[in-house]
Amino acid sequence: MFVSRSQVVLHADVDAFFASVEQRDDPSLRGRPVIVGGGVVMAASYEARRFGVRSGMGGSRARRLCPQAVVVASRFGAYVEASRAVFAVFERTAPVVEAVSIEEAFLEIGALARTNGAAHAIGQRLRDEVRDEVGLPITVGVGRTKIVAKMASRAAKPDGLLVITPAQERAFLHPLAVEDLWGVGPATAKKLHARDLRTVGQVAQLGEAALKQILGKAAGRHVHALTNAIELRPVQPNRPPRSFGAQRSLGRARGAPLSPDELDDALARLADRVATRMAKAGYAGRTVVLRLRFGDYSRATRSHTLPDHTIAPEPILAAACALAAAARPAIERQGLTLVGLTVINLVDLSGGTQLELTGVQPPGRC
DNA sequence: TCTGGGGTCCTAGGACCC
DNA sequence: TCTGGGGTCCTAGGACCC
Repeated sequence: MFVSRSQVVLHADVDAFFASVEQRDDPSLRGRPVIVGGGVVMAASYEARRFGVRSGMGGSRARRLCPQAVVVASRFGAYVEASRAVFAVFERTAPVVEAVSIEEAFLEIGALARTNGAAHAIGQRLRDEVRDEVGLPITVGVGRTKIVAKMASRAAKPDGLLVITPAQERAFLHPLAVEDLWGVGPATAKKLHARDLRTVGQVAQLGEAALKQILGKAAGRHVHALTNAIELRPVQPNRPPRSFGAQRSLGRARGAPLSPDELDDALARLADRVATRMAKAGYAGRTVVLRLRFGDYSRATRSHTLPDHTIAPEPILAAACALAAAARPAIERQGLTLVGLTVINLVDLSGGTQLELTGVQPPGRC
């Protein structure tokens, strides 16, 4: 039974979001394996996942695994619109909603769900409303903390509902493999495996101090909290963005090396995209980060902090060009496969912040 | 798993200041 | 001239998420 006045968390996650929107909008796709995105799989319907297709996978590999799949181009506008409709349901279901991504959120329902039955009913109603009003399948997990709710929805996918009561927490979490935990990736799993720690239960036995020894201060604290279902960051409304970025992959590593002109061209487009999105959202930024990925998949970042915040593409581009020029030897040596531009150190312009925005220079290139 | 595009948070060293 | 401890900013890299 959930205790009154305590947090109760609902995690809601649209199933195979992009693919489900495509199936909703084109009835001929329903019940069939659908892959969104040709070059790289951006989403795969559950019918396609049955053949081993996963998002992030190369398109050729995906088509080999599932030749009968229908491959459709992504329609980002449609996904944004669907997301708005889904979040409208979230917002009227719970007083506090924390978005995790375009298709997924935590909802704090502690004030409404004092009993297991009430928690279950809220989850079911949310599922029904999203299906009826938006036409999309959604899975809901409910628990005392975010990690429990998240793992519950994962276990209930697709199109399911699972409530884990506090009394069930241990039995639910402890048998899981540690790498299946949300927040434990390959690097952390490797360190734990090296000490023969394989399940959540085994890691939960360890004290926080021992975990900090193994993983470092923050990661140790984090994993200790995850495995013991301790809430470090309760559900909270979303905070302002911390960065705006854009990137472009440049195709095959061993293809013709990128000419300085082509790189300049790519940077100009990226600077423009980032500046436009920042301006639209009402933010100015001060630190420009250039991201590079080389032919051997090694990566590098170079950053430069401008004297003032800016919202214009020109100073962003100028900084990026200078950073790229300095990185030129490495680029020529190793070949470039990806270039990205991220602007951090943001200030919110809508909050009445008065800025002297710098950088009105002739537009264009490096 | 041979890698798309968008993010968040943490760490650690050096510069610089008091 | 040598020196301590503490704080903030900047830069670079790493881990993780959808």
